Amino acid sequence: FSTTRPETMLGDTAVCVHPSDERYQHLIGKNVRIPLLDRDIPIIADALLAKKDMGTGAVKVTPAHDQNDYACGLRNRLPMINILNSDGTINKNGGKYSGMDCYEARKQVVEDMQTMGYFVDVEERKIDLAHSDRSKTPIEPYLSDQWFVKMPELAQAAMDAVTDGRVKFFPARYAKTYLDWLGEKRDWCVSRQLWWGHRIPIWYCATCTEEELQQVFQDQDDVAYRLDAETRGWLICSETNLAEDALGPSHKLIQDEDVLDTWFSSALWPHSTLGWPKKTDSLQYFYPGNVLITSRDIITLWVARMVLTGLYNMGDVPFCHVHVHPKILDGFGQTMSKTKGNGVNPIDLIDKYGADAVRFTITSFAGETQDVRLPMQYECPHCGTLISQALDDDGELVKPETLQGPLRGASGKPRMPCPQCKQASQFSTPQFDPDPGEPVARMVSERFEYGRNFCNKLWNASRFALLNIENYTAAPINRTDLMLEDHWIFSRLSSVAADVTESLAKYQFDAATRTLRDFTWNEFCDWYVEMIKPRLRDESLRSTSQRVLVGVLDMLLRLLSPFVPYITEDLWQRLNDVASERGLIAPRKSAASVMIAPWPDPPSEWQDRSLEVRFDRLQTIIVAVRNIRAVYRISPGTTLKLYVQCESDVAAELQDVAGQFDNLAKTTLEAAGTNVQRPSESASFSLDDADGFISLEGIINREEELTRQRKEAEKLRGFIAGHKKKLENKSFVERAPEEVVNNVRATLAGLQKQLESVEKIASQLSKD
RNA sequence: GGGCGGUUAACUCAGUGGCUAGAGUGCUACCUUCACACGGUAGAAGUCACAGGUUCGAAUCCUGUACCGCCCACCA
Repeated sequence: FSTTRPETMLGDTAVCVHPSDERYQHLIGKNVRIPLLDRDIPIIADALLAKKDMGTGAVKVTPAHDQNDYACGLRNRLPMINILNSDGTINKNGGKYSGMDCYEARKQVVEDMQTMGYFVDVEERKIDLAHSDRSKTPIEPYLSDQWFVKMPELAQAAMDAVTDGRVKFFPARYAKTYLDWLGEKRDWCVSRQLWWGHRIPIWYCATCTEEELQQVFQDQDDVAYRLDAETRGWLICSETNLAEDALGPSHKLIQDEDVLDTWFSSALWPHSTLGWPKKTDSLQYFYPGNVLITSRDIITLWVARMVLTGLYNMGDVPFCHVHVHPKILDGFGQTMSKTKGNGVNPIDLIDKYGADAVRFTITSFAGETQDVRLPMQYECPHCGTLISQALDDDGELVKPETLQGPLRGASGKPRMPCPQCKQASQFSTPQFDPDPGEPVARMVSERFEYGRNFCNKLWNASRFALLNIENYTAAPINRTDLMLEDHWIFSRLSSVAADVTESLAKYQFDAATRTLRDFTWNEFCDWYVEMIKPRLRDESLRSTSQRVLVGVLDMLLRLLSPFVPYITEDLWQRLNDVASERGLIAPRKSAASVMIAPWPDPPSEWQDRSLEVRFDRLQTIIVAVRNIRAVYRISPGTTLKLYVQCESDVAAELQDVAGQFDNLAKTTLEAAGTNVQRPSESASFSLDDADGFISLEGIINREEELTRQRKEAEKLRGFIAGHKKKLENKSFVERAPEEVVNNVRATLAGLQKQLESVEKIASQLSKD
């Protein structure tokens, strides 16, 4: 036979062949002798272990040192000889090898076999070998006594809790991981041979008698005892010290030296931290919890076990929801870990970007599927240069101190060199704390600028609001005093609050974060705040506008509070100082802290689709005018003149908001209506229900404008062709839902109208 | 070997069968205008990994392939 662990021959108790292997059939039942020990062992047949086409087809069986061999040993009632001590040396069963390290013995066995003439050949072979994560040494299995928890009933109860919905996973697919794993119902090995942890609650007593134990423990349901099969006498399972106290000093009790699997202890966390087994008020109030938030690799190790111990000890699940979040990987897609040294120090990030900025950014990562890559850099404390992390040829992260060769400080702690300023500094690492007073290269990542910039924006927009509400007075808001932008922000606020609430209920933190960022920045700041500036400067319009602004900001702060708690709390206090009574529906005394303010639930009737469409048109026109200004490089100080050709209802709507053209695009709306003519020498833009002209007398570059219009026409023709093709497709018109077909028709009509305008404008332009 | 994800702009990610596929960062041009340059305005940038299929219609659903990540099992 062949083996990669020759020393295990010392513990062999059989040689195994396949029952149908013709080469060896005649040998089954005979014995062979292990030459190293002169021990005879049988040749057995076992179809599950031996494979005819592997090597010689004969395999040695070491039941005490290999899992497959162990199973084979059980099947064939083989003796099991443990040849190892717990420190990896050969024990007394190893004969003359006893006392040697197993790797030493491995060499010696090969040598001895050669001397005796039984050695055939050595052959290179690649095998997967399990290594200890901590010591990086190969794992040598050996037979030992361990404590197990019997799982079938416990596992079934925990499975039932998920299948009947008492515990729900978000995202739901992770229920499969949980159920598949518990479904195996493997007994749980709970003992560990470590020096720390909960001691196993088992005591041994060599001097006790059964009568004594019976008498002492007859009323104790939670104490069990039995005669130990080995030589340690009675074995008593009880709460800590209970047995010792009850039996008194006449007996010497020895506690089992093993400790519990760390996950066994952790599994008790939801109830034991609340005082269990005492029936405390906390336990009563907080158990079961609402939600457990964790990483997917913890589902089997911890989540499943918390559910099963909770059900066993408390008779109820420990939590109703399990939210599984994505993992944050390093910039190279590898899991962050302390040993790899590719982790992130959150304190560095908080120092640099702020606590709210870090929280907001991380929240934006928390989607349902995609793990997040987070490329990190070191920031040189001397010159601010950002030093990117890199991988070496083996794919290992380059250690910072080796960027240009090792640099060590007075304390012996490594430093890293800066490639820019060449100065060295200690750096942030989980391996050691930097020396006090030493400049430290922090770990930073530009991705957190997302959160930092947002916090800055929120702060400044709120500062603007606070500066403009100094003479605020509380009063109900009169709906008839509201302008288009007010109705619009009400409508948007209602949709946004509903969206955020829904996303949070599904634990879709990334979606909630995006919705709030987009609303705050692109709608509230970019449009709403800009649009109300003139009103805030106008004595007669100021008060209503202030009340709406205060009400909107109030609601926004409440929505943002879970995402950026520090900034919103600070702003909330400032808002309370100037406007303690506020509200979009009716003014009310506001909560003392945003943390306890009610979650916003604005009426859904505020949502007004047609109003939002009108607002979109206004935005589109303003962007088109700004675009013309940019294309013609007209300075921001120059006032432009806008003429809009459109139906009278559209014209009326535009006249209503005429002030905004001046406010947002430094443009006067000169005329709007059906009879508006294109002024000569003007740049223009087309919407589906309006054409706009900016008079550019003396400035216009006819060729450039003509090119611009032709490009626009070309784009429109492309879209039109696409839409036409769809409608010409008979099956599309017949089979697609009516609404979809109608939408395409409507869009096509609009595009065609736009194209007509563009073509007309182009022809007029060439005649100017 | 089994399972679960992923592959969309230079980077990091959204996109839950039907708008011209989006955002942030970065990039280009202009602007220090009385909340904000950690900013504003405008703009450029995509063979939606690949190959088939289903469908009137696919980034989206199905099958397969390649690569990446994780969990579990196995390993003379």
